[in-house]
Amino acid sequence: MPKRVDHAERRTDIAEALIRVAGRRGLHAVGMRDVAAEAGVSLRLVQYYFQTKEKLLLFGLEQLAERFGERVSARVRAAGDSPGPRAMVEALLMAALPADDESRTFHHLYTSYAVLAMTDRALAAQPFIKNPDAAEDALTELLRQAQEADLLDPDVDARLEAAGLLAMSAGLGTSILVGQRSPESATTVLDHHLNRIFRTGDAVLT
Amino acid sequence: MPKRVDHAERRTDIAEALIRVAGRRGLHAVGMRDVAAEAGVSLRLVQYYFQTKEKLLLFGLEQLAERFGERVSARVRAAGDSPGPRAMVEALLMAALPADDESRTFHHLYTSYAVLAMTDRALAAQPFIKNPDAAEDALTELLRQAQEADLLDPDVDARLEAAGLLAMSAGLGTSILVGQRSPESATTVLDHHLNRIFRTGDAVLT
DNA sequence: AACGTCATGGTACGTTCGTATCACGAAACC
DNA sequence: GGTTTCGTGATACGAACGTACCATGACGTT
Repeated sequence: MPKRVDHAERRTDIAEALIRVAGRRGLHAVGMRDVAAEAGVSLRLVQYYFQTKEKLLLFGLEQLAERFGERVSARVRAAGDSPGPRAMVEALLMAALPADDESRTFHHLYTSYAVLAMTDRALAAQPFIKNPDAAEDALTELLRQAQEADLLDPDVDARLEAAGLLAMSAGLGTSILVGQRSPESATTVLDHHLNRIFRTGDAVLT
Repeated sequence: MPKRVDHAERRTDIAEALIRVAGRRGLHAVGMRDVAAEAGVSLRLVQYYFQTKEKLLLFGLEQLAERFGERVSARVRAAGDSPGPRAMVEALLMAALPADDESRTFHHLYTSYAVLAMTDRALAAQPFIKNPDAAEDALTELLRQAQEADLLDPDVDARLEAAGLLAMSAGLGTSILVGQRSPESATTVLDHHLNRIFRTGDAVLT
C-alpha cells in the first residue's frame, strides 16, 4: 500500500466537518461538496471514505451522539465529587440544555436527524432508542441513590420521573433553539421541578 | 375578472395538500411538483397562488398551527363539562401527544419546521413563539383555577409548572415519533406527574 | 525492476428542483 | 363588443446535487 492513511481517523475528520457545517447552515442545506470544502479535501475523497451520502449522514449521527454522551458523562463525573446526588442530577439535565455552542449544535442536529428518522424508519434506529434509554437508565439510577439517601420524595417512581425529566429537558431545549425561551428561563423551570422532587429546597444551579 | 375563483380557499386546499404529502414523505422530501400532484392541480397553479416555495411553506405552517390549535381547544372544551379542572388539563396535554394520525402528522411537521426555524431565523418567528406562549397561558390559567379550588399542591408555581408540563409533553411526543416510547408509556409518565401535582390521586386518563 | 494496489484529483453525467416564459381561453368592464 | 385582466396549461432554463468514471502518483510486495 502507498501512503497508508488511517481510514478511521479520516472518517471522523470528515464527519466532524459535516457536524460543523451542518450546525452552521442546517443539516438540510449541506451537500457533499460543502462537507468536502469544510474538511479541506476534495469531493472525491468524501466519496472515497464514505461511498454514499446516506452512510456519511449515519456516521455523522453516531459521531454526534458519541461526543455528546462523553460530554454529559464528563460533567456528571465532575459534579460527583461535591454536594451529593442532586448536583449530579442537575449536571446531567443542565448539560443537556443548549446553553453553549456545542450543546446548541448537538440539539439542532440531533433534532434534524430525529425528523429524518421519523420517515426513514430504518435510518439510525439505534441512536434514537439506545442512547435515550441509556440516559434514562443513568438518571434513574441517580434518583434511586438519592431516594435511598432519603433526599427524595419517597413516592416518586424513579424510572417515570427520569423519563419525565429527560423529556422535559429535551422539550425545553427545543424551545430555546427556536427562540421561545431563554436558557435561564429553562433552567428555572427545571429547577422548580427538582425543588419539588427533592426534599431539600436548595437550588444548586449555575 | 374571469372565472373569479376564491383565492383563500384555493390556498388552503393547496396548503393541506402540502401537509398531507409532507406528513407522508417528510417535509424535506416534498417539492412543488409533489404538492401540485397531491392537490390535483398543475405546477403552474401552485406557483400562481404562492409565488415562491418559501411562501408556500410559511402558509403551510400557519395552517398547521391553526388547525392543531383548534383541535386542542375543542378537546379541552369537550372535557370542560364533566369532572373538573384536572380533566381539562389532561385533555390539553393528551391532545398534544401524537397518539392518532392527525397528531402524529402535526408533531412530525411542526418539528420539521422548528428545525428550519433554527437556521432561517426569520422563518416563522410567530408560530414558534406566539402559539406556544398561548398554550402556556391557557395551561397556566387552568392550573390557577385548580389551585383556587384547592385541588392543587399550593406550592407549585402555575406558570413554571405549565411551561414544564408542555415541554415534557413535547419531549415525550418526539420520543414517540422516533419509536423510543409508546403512546401509552408517555401517557403514564405524564399522569404520574399530574398525580403528584394534583391533590387527588385519581387518574382520569384514557 | 516490475507490478499491483491504495489514495487522490478532476470531471462528466443524469436527475431533480425552483423558477421563469410563452401562450391562450374566458369573463368582466367601458 | 372590444379590451383588458384573470386563471390555467405546457414547457423551458439554469443551477445544484449525488454519483460514476477516468487518470495518475506513490508505495509495498515479489
